[in-house]
Amino acid sequence: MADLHDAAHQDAAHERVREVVAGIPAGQVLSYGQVAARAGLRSARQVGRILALDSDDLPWHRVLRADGRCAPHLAGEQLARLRAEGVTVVDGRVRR
DNA sequence: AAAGTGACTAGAC
DNA sequence: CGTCTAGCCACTT
Repeated sequence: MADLHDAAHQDAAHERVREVVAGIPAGQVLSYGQVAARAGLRSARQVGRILALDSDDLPWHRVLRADGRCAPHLAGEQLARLRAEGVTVVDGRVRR
């Protein structure tokens, strides 16, 4: 039965990242690298990739770059959502 | 198999 | 502050 689930379930890493992102409280943000560390991954790029594929039910807007900036193509939506949660955004950058 | 790509990061200047 | 470089890793061409 393992082989059937294997493809559908993707990787354990994938699932851990989902858990970590789902656990970020409203009004708080984490960098891709922080999520990676919490999920036991080696590279921040993997987090971005996973979110790009499967962010549908997650608060993906709480994950941004290490410098407090968000990914270029997401900036508009992401910043709007963060501001709606009470996050301080100054000149397109999140204040922690 | 080799090169290109991207929701990244840290360091150098 | 800013830009550039190199390192990173899974995926695509």
